[in-house]
Amino acid sequence: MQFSTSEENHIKAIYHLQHTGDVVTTNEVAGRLQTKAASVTDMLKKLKNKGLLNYEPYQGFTLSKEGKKLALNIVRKHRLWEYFLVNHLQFGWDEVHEIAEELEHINSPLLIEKLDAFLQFPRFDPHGDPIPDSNGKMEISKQVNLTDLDTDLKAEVSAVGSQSSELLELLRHKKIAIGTILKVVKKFGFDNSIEIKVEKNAPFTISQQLAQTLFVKPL
Amino acid sequence: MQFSTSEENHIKAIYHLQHTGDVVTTNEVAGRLQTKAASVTDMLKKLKNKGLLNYEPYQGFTLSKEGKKLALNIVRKHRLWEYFLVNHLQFGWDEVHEIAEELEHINSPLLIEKLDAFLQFPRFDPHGDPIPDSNGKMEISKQVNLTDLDTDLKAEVSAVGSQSSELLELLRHKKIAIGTILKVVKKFGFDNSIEIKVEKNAPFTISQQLAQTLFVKPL
DNA sequence: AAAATAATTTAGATTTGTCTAAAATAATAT
DNA sequence: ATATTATTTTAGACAAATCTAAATTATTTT
Repeated sequence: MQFSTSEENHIKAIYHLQHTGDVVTTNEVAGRLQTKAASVTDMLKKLKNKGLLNYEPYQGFTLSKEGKKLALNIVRKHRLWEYFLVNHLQFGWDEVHEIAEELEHINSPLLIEKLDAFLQFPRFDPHGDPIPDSNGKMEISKQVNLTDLDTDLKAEVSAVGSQSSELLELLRHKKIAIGTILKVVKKFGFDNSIEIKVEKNAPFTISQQLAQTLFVKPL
Repeated sequence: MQFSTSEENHIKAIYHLQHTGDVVTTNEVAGRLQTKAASVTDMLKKLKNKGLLNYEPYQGFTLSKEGKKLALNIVRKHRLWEYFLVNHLQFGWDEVHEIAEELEHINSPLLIEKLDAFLQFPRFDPHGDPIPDSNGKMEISKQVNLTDLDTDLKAEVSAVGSQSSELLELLRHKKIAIGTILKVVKKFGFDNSIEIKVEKNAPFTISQQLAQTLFVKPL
């Protein structure tokens, strides 16, 4: 079955809202999509009819199995495109959301398969969020951007936001790789640089730009 | 100004129809877009109001300056995406049209600039059609695919449909490059291979796959 | 040049997605 | 437990994009 952009946006909003708090409410969706509660109700009825939603009036709602599958596919497309935009088109990771919001509605399973292969099956997008595979499966453990890691918390480097040769050279020089255990010693507000300590070595400082491309899993 | 997908599709159809025959008619557009003449008339009025069309009822119509600019931008996006799909995602050149029809409506000038740079500013798409630059300028001389070149007609190799290292290796080995003068000696229907003659050398045969990636300008 | 045919436009309807205002239901406070 | 407040749904309207059928204009034929 085929879905409109608006239907897809509602499904995606419900998916994200379901993650925090179990049952989703009309107002939550309206808030997220910058629309009115009445419009959401209209859409809920349609989505229920299409089998994407468990919905009884006034009772809140959740995605059905089919709805979840659709949501994961949209999320997959969104995150793959973000990965492409950042790692191949040289966008900053903070500039890609809007564009991915459009690209995620392009409807071609083959395109997404081939894009996934071209990108070499990345498992995390540039924000550190996991990318569902074609069956909707994805890594559970949420990684966080190094800039968001609390001070003194040990964490393991789990992904880098780009594959550029300049970045890889820098990481090699600093002896940072996937699997490296580190912690943040201090954050400097002036330039958002961060002092980190890798294993038992002496602490050193890295720039905001570098920290932003590193993702870690708190241990 | 922003335009709907439907508006853009009408503008693009009119652009293409204008190329053959000067003034465009309602029925032509309806035929091309698989819609009804009445629907086209409705759209014509809207496009005229937006300044994209020179249109008087019953008199046919043409694109205004603004309309032409918009059309060229859509064509540019379409062809850049086709180039990407064929040369980076390994699509066949005959599989990409539908997908590019969707991608061409993504609205982000920066995306297209960056895509263009990533592709290294290609001047022809995988079908041999010229790609307008950001000012709408493009090569005039239409190149043709080598598979479509008439026998015994001298032509100059003007573009290759892909930049893959395997292809470049093969071309180096066969001593074919941009600027090479050649002619088709014979076409073999069995496997669509083609016998060509490069300058004064002995003729040799190339596969259909290779011929399809080569574009030439008849001299 | 009048009649017949073809093309185009208009009028009015339909679908999708949205809205406002009012009604119905649920949650909260006293 | 009832009144008040908040949330959700319904009813009815609107804009965009399309359609069918009828009316209008242009073109072609004789």
